[in-house]
Amino acid sequence: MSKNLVIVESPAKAKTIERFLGKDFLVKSSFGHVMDLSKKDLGVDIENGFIPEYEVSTDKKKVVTDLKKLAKAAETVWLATDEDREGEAISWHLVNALKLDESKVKRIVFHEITKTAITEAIDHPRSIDKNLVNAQTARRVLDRLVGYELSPLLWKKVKPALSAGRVQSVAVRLIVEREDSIKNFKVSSSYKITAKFHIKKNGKDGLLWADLPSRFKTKEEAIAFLGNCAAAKYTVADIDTKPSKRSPAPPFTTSTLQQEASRKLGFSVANTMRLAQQLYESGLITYMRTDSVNLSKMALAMSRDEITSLYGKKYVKTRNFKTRSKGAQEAHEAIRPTYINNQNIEGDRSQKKLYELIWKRTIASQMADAELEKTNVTIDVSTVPEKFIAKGEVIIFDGFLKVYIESTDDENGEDHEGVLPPLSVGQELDFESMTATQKFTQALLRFTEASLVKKMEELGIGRPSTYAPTISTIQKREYVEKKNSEGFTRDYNQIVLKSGNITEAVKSEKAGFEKNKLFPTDLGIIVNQFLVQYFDNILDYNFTARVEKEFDEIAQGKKVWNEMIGEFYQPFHSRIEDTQEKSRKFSGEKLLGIDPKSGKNVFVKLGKYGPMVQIGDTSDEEKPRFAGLKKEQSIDGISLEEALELFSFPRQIGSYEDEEITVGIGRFGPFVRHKSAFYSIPKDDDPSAVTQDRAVELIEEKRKADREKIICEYKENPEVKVLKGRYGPYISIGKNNFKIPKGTVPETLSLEDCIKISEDPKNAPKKRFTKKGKK
DNA sequence: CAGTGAGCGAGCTTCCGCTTGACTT
Repeated sequence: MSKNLVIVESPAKAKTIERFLGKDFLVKSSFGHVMDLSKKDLGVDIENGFIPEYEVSTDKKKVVTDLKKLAKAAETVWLATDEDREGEAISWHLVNALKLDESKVKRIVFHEITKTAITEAIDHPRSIDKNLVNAQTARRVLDRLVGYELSPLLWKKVKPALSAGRVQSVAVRLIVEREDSIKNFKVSSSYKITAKFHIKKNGKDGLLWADLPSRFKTKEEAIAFLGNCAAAKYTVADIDTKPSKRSPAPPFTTSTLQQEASRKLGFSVANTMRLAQQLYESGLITYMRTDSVNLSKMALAMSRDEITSLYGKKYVKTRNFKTRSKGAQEAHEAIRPTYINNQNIEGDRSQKKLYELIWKRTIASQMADAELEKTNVTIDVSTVPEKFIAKGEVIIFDGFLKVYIESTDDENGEDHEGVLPPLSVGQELDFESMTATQKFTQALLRFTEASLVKKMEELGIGRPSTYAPTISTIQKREYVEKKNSEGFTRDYNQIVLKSGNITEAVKSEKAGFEKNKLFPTDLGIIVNQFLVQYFDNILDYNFTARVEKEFDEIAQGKKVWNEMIGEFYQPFHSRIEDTQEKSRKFSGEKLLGIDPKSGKNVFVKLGKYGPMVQIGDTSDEEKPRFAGLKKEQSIDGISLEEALELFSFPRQIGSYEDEEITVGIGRFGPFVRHKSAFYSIPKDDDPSAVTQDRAVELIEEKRKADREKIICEYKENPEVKVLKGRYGPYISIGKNNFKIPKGTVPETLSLEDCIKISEDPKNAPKKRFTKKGKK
């Protein structure tokens, strides 16, 4: 048995460290937190100073019993969890869960996984920092109180099974408000003037582009300006050349990796993290959940060597980057290749691409600045006071640009910056044409998953380990959905001056197309409206930053953690109770207008089964009429006409095989009903335009599909069938379905085989609402 | 699975941050 037991958080880390420490040390991992607040109820004793009720998490029972055994046998237990608030708490929880004798416990920390760093740490152990643990307790208790008191309020006032929390609710708010700002954006336009000149470039005919720095508000002004230029001479008045520099971006953190993988490779945040985890577990990259831009000394030395051997010494420039993000805890290194001399790796396509991205970013961060030369050429027009400017940029020394260029979120790039032809002051230019183009102002872009992470990081909400899960939570709760904005086409004016003539044209362009963007749903909008109205303090973008400051004070021993929680909780809880009593059910009800037929009010709101329209007040003697919205409609955007149209369902549209056909709109979208059977109407069909012929088509299509579904039928028992389903063949008996055991050919099944399979308990149909082994 | 939307009531849902697998309907 080993004399020394070292406990870290991650098993992959444990494996590496064990190699450095030799046979007297056994290195194991805790797999993250081992204790958490009781799941059943609040888990916090409000009456007695907010004492947390911690217990070993169900999925960590085995880890804890295993570690307990090993700890008992060891002389010294080294707690080597991360050096931050959460890591300190994990160590403290280990002491409690493993019932460790504090005299044989040593707390150590290291920021990089190298032999020197680890032996250094072993030489300088300390004890557990209780202040830091208290700060974590405060964080944990606050999040529990907020989440577990706000969520039930939503269940009562809006809809069951909803959720709210310090992080997710602010993330939703960002998306809702971005959508608002896009909806309320007032487009304006102006005219941009560009002139083109004939020029010789390297002996060949070429063009020189120059822009007018200011724009004209109206078409008339633009036309007038072009008219004034018709007979002008153009002369180079000034050439101004300035050297400039560009520096590389710091190495990747979780957030910047997610952003670049999204922009450059089109990966979702979850996908990026899954791939990074695989690379980490194969020992190819360092830890992927980090907020640090720091590289170890060893990494710096490796990249120096690599850059020198690939590009030469003058491309090397070692840098130490400082973190800019709020609340960074920097327990790890930046994300980098473990071995920087490995430019490529074995793996699948996506793994290779992500690795390559990490490699390039790391290498570039330690390379020389790029040296540029920027030139502004001022061009005089003989007939007007305005001057044109031609811009050029030349790379003198490429430096880090050789390997990596960081991308940006907005793709506005129609500038003509590049190499300018040789020009001299006083030179007269050969005019080709001048164009005035109508340009429109643009609303903010919607968030992508990755740009939302960027914003969250700026606000200091969420942590590297929670960015991806938070984004999936707000989508799972249906507050937000990821989709494309189709955009629209619009006309713009273009006026051209060429050979002394002015011509006008109307052209059209596509605008507003956005792919894979986050849109708020009706539910998200309503829940946000409710929370902002009653809990503006928690939904405040600075709430986290403020409490973080207090957590820091707790960590420094300047503040008592449960006093801080008490100060927060008293007013918060009374707001909860007030809202509970005073506010009515919150449905986001909106008055759309008056129904011309009945003269009654028409409302749109969120009902029990989703968005709906209501004609008449609930308090009226006559009951109101209701109709659900179509899937593509929203509370936010529906018009009175569209709302009234929904009341034309269900309606008869003809008959077939001597039975009526009706069209209706149900919970699962529009449908055709015939002989008590239902046929769903595809998304691109307008239900109000479905005719008898189209309905018959749909009925026949479905019948044909059903016929093809049947693999085996049995005359002796028509209840039993072998069918082809979405997930492959299965046996259907009455209302129950059974899967077919592996290795059986469905076509060969006899009635007896089917019965036998159905009676096997291991094929029994699953209950619909089973909870999977919850963590 | 598809005629609901009021109200009753049982029993359920929920937070954030650390970590990795288990599973397919």
